[in-house]
Amino acid sequence: MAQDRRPAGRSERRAAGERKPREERWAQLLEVATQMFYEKGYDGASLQDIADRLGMLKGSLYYYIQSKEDLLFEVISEVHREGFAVVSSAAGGPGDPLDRLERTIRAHVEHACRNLVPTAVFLHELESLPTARREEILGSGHAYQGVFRDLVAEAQRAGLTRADVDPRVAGLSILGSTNWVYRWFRADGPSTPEEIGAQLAAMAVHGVATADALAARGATVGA
Amino acid sequence: MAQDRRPAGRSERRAAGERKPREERWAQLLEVATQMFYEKGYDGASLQDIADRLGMLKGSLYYYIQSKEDLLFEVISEVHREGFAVVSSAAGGPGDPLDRLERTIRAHVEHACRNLVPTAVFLHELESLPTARREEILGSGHAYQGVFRDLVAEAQRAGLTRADVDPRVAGLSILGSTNWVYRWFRADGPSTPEEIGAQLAAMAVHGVATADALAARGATVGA
DNA sequence: CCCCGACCACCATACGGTCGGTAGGTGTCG
DNA sequence: CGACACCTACCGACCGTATGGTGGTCGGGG
Repeated sequence: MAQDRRPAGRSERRAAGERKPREERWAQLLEVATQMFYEKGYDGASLQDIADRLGMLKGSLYYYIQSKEDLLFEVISEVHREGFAVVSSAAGGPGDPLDRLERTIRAHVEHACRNLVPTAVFLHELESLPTARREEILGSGHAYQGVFRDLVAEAQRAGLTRADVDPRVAGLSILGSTNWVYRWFRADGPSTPEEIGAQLAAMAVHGVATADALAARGATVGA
Repeated sequence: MAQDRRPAGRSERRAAGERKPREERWAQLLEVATQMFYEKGYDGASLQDIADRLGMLKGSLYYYIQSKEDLLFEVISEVHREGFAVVSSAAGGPGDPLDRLERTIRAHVEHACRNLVPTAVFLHELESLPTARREEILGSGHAYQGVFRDLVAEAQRAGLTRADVDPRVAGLSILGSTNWVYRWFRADGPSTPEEIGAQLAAMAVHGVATADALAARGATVGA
């Protein structure tokens, strides 16, 4: 390849003391890879880029990974596990279905805002994985989507939502509005994650609930 | 390159009569490119792939285009123009702000469902364009987002929405739920584009409107 | 003294892009 | 009416470069 090295000089030996224990390096690698995939996309980010950022040579990466695809899998897998844990824990708590729906949306949005980069990589590059590994992550049930759909369905069985609401479409609508956040949220923007989460949750709840149900929870939720 | 040709044999002359006039070929090229970008992404789809599908050699593509990026630009530009026309036309018609919001969402969703592939390419690959050309398409005002935000804002000025609704966030929420559709809509699925459009529109309107405004339009909109 | 963590040289491949050519149709002019 | 020029649409060989991936090597800390 003749150009396996970093752009410029550096002909002297790598500075001593940069050797790090495996675990630490591995975490660093995941972090750097996530960032690179975010900036350039999976195809656009080369192992060279990642190695450069880590201060290693490209070949050395293969001490930690088997292939580039494995790296993506690892990154995405971790993001999904975390996010799903947050969401399903919020959905499982106490309260009536509308309360839980509201809380779950807030949790999801806040988590996405605070983990913008990994979230973006997850939503963008999931499809860069071959189908098999993709479904290994999602679980064949498309779990994320199921959480919201099930909450709406449960609310509907309790008579808390309008009759013409389709829980499946409603769930996907909520997922869409919350998963869109990573595209426009800026930490230095006019709204905090909490505010955005509260707004989106309120819109979703009002979007599906009956007038009665809304009136009943009027004491808890403003206006 | 030595391997510029299609995978297998085909050593005989190209079947006669495949020559097409410029305009027709250009349309075909845009269509094939859109499809390939959809299937493999911009980076993943090679000019070789596109040429193969057209029954040409890669080099011949340069009779029609200047660069691969130009091709993407053309594709995305066309999609955006169409979609934006649909949406802003719906938003501009008669009716009170909530009516127009509802109609606009329906139009947007139905258009997206009926143009799944181009829509997906637009939403996925917009960021594969360099910033300059991206903004040339979007117009620096992020027009799409503005349409929904403005409709909500107008409704709010007319006292039709809850006071705590932030038009900016509401607009982005609507954009998110509608732009998510391309990820799950299937023509052979359980819902038609019209049904989905109506559902999402109803959720959005209920999501922002006051109880009074909803009661007032009860005659027009079910439940 | 061993083996961890990394170096370095090296493939094969595939890509975007360039360029000189050429077959066939069309127009033109004697 | 025929021959000659010219344009359109495409061919096919080629270039430079970057990429993912491999394998052999080696210093130094436990």
